[in-house]
Amino acid sequence: MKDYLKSRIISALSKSGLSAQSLTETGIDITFEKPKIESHGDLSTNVALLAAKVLKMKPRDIAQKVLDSIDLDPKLVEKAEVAGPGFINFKFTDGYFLSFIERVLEAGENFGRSESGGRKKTQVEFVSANPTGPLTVGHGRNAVFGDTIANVLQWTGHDVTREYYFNNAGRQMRVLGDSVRLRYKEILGEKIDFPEDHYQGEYIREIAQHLYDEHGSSLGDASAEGIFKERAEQEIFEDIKKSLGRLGIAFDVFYNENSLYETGKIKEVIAALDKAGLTYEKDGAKWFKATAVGGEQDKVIVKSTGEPTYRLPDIAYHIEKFRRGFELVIDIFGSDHIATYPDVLLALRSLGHDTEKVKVLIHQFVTIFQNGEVVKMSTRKANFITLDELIDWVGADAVRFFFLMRNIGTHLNFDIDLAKKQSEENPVFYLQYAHARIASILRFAEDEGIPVGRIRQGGSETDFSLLKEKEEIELSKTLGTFPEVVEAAASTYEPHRIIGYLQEVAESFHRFYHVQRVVIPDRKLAASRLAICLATKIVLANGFRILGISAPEKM
RNA sequence: GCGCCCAUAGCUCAAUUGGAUAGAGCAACGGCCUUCUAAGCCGUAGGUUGUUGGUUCGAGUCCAACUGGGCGCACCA
Repeated sequence: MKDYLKSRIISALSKSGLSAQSLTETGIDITFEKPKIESHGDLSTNVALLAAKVLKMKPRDIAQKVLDSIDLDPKLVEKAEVAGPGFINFKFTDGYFLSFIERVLEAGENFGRSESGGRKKTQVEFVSANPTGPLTVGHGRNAVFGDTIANVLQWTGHDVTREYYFNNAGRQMRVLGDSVRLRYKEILGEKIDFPEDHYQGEYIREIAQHLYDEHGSSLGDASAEGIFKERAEQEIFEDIKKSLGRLGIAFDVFYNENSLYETGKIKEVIAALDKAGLTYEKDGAKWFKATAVGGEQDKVIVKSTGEPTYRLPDIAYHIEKFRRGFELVIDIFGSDHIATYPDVLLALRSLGHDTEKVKVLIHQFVTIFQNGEVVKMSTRKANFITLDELIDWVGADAVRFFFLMRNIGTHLNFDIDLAKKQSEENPVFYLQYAHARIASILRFAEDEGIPVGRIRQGGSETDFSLLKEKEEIELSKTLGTFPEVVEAAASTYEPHRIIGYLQEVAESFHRFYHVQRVVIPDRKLAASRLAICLATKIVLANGFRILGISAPEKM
């Protein structure tokens, strides 16, 4: 519709002697938006306001000239008028809106999909927590957001790879192995002064216990780096995958940082940076000369111990992402890592890589409230709430929904008590209820002998011209914008837009339901209304699929 | 001290990427079930968008400064 109006306006501009070309030359594009106020029509363009300067005319005069010579199909556009400071408002016909119903039914579970992504090879890297403990609530926000971004990009025609980057070497993992070793010794009856900087969680004891159950006391002399670390990594990773699985999240690739060493990629990066003259030695460490390429301060890339800092593998990993052919690379992490990526991007750029391909999405923290108090969390200490616990309390659907409800730029307050207590009043139920309600209507209609299946196939039982009530038009109108919403969610990386939209759909449906009865003696009208129900159910279900929440047939 | 993020109704958040009269949900109050699911619908009330300037036809949105909060500023990730 926007394309149609745009072409009509362009030809009206040239017909009326106003140069459409001079507009495009000055970068003025004809765009449309949906006015907030109903009386302003269905689509509005501000082109006359933008053109006023270039054409040296009053906006309203330009708008009027356009309308004087515009040629519009009366089957689609009911009214076009100049309004306010010079907006051109278009009001569409009911028939146009009702045509959305057929379009939704035709596309079915693919309604909302597009190919605007052009099969762009896209990688979404998220979670990427090292296997040192169970996933926490903070990881949960990352995981759910990342998975949903991946969904949205798939819906807009991107070729998406979900990737989890992890490190099973290094200091953290050594400490993990030693933590298990010490707990194991405790089980053997030794008195252990458990170090404060070790992992305090109960899960460490459990892993030690498993080792004891299988090996008895035979591991007393084993090293922390050996079986203890390996067993810990294996068990923890299994748990992590299980937790993610409960939220419907599965990765295509688990990328081990260690492989970057094994294949010499780390050395290649050092060599490349050396060659570019961007490194120097100081205090026994190797530094990246970030200040030479616009950075704030130089950074250590190889410690005096000979171990690289996280930056080096991160750089190497991103070079690998490019090498593997990803045209869009999305990195998702929490705000505590906010300082880490500028250096990495800087190094990539100075090595000649196109960092425009990299999109870094940073989410703010999740603050957990319990018993009216903020729960301060730390993976090392045992006082964190795990993602699993959260899922146990409020269910996977609510977890996903709550994490997606808000823009990632805002802090997320998650009140555990409230979430537990009010689990039945969660906003997610409002949406799911609409879906279940439709399912129930369909069952009832079926019992009454209405051919639901044939209507879904677009059979001739319906006559949409019978749909004249404002609730029917309103609902059809809302359904038709789903593809645009998915598109917007993808281009802004803001999946919460889909939630807002689905709320509108549900609201619009509930209103329709209350005013218009579906299953009525007039079979033609009943079938037509049923078609709206079917289309609504499809849109809701498709939206739920993107968000990763279930679409219940019954509640 | 420096960098990034944030500030909108009593609370939690939206606001179509700069549009016309800033919207929802909770909480409060008043209505609606002999009819396809009341986990629902309708109505009432609630605001100087942290402050001050600037940019322009037009600012919650962009710029600057300030105030208040979060996260960083490692030879941890």
